[in-house]
Amino acid sequence: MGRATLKDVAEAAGVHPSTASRALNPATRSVVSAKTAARVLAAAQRLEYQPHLLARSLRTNRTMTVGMVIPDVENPLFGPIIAGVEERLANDGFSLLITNTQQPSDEDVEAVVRTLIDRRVDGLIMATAHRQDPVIQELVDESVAVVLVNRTTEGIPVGAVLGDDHAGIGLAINHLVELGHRRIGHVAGPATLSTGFARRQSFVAWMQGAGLDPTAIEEADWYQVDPGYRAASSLLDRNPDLQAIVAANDLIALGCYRAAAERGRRVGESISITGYNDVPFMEFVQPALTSVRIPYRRLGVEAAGLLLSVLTGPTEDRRAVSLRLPPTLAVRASTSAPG
Amino acid sequence: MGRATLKDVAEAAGVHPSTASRALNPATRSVVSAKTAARVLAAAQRLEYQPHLLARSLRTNRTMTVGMVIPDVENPLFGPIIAGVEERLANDGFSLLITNTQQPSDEDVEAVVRTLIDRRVDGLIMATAHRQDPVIQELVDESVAVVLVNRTTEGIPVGAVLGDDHAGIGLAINHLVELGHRRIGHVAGPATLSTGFARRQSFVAWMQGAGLDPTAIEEADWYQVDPGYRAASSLLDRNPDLQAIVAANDLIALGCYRAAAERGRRVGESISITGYNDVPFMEFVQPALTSVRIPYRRLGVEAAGLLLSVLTGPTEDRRAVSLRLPPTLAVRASTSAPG
DNA sequence: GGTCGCATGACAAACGTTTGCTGAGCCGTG
DNA sequence: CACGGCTCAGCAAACGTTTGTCATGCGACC
Repeated sequence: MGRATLKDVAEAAGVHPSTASRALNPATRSVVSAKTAARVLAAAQRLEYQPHLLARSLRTNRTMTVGMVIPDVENPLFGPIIAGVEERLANDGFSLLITNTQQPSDEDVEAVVRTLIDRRVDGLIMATAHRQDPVIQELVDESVAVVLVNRTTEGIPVGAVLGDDHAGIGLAINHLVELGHRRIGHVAGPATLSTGFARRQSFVAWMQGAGLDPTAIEEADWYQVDPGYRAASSLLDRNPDLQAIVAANDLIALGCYRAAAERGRRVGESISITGYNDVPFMEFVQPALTSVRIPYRRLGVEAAGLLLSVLTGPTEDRRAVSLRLPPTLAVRASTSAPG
Repeated sequence: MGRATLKDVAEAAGVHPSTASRALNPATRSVVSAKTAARVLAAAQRLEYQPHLLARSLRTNRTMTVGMVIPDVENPLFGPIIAGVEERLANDGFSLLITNTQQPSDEDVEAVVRTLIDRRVDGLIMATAHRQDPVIQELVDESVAVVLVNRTTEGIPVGAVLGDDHAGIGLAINHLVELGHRRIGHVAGPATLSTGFARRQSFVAWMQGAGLDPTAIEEADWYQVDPGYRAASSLLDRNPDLQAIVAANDLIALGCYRAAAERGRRVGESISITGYNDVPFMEFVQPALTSVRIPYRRLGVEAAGLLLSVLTGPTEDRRAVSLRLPPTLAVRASTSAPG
């Protein structure tokens, strides 16, 4: 293992450790003669020298590590995001410290953020944002480098990389309208999350834009099947003549399936349903779910890139840049022209 | 933030830094008088002292960090495992450094392992094991603390926490036999992975134990839908009278669905199919998939626990303990009594 | 009352880097 | 020939801890 130390290399090359350090660092190599540099490099190679990153970090105050906070690793959504972040970071020599928090309360998030900061991460990528989020406010106040991903928060100048919810809902509604639907409802996600809130607002906007009645809305209190089922049930009971439902995410859509089935509506035939996110396996559910697909991996890549630009870029160019990536629509069997 | 240093605390309490250090560390606190200890603790609290973990690690040679190597974060399998590992580690004050490797070759794994070791992780949890795995061999040779999870390797004394594949396949076969099936086939996973290999062996063993012909086997070269589809196709073509298929994992099972449908067999009616892993959404596919459920979260918890016991336990009690956790069977609509 | 021992806390070294400063040597120029 | 400047490399401090060793002072025992 990396047992050889810088001092060893220096001795082997017959120079002072500081000289070895400069020779090894490409940025400072020019200050050392080509001959000694070569000698040091050779020695380092021969001894299989690996710098002690902790010692370096202690000295330089940079750990080349970023922390990521995930609200729920088990949600398949985050796999691709993590993969994207990881890939982009690795590319710049950074590592990723991931922490999960089941059903995170603000205190939980606060706690894991503390452990990350204690570990001296250079920056933070947060996937846990709420529309009102004191933890993120605090981070920004303490001016730690932070970028949000997938969800955002309100009234705080902070970078974020998101899916374009407005465009996404537009895709779903336009698709349904083109199929000939007019009476379209919405099962919204939690209004405390930027995604739930934005998708709902966009639903209303697009419906009005199409000259349709946007009032058939019910909110699921969580992005899960059961809450989706309950919300869809009351939505359908209040609006029995609904031709289609735009669900705020795929799990909610599956809840809609059940509610529809219970009421004798055949999904994809006598009622159309769209999902959101297009998580894996949605092509295998019955009927296959038409869903708005978000480029999650790219979300991760861009979020990492944004953070890196803050970290390595010119100081205080920390404008709160936000990126919205365009979704696409995966059309499947759950949507069809109205009978 | 944690700007106060130990020296600051010491000064505030009117003692030497070393005394402050001992007072702050519960293990050494006894060596300091109760009065000074109290004074130091108060000062620390007042200054919001947070120890500099890097400095500590540099001195103590322990980072309280473990690294985890995942072959593919996007596979929903690993979510629960990661969550379990994280939970158990956090419980002991450890953090988790996760690295992903898309379709890992040995070199890729080697590379990410290097970055983890460079970051001085105290131990490693590997989910990437192959039956023949030079990387793991190397780690063991260099006596770094490592525990395998989900998959294992052969001929290397190393701890591992696995699902009990033999029991799992037994559950599937017994279920099918009890339903009345006799002509049962197997679509195996890659023989280079311990899971693929073990499940196949267990299939043969259980079939023979039940007095049935165990020769209808085809191997999918990867745990994915398409390879599963191809293998199932040729399996069904070679054995048109098969009544049931035991698939080596859920994705392969979905491939079997397609192959069966193409041949006019209705899954859950004229042919029964079982999956393995019971990843999310298998209850929503059509027909809902009967699948062997593995306690993945517990796999993670136990793996972390095993590693921790190696790390904090008595030195050189590093017997290569292996744990096999018992699966259960989620019976759904894809299996039924033969026509 | 003297010596021993123990409890307490200070001192300093060490972990492995990076980096500002200093100084030696050399070459060229006036 | 002297001096200025430039290139190169060494010295030492610093990052914030932990911990072995040592000095001090006190009480207790004989």
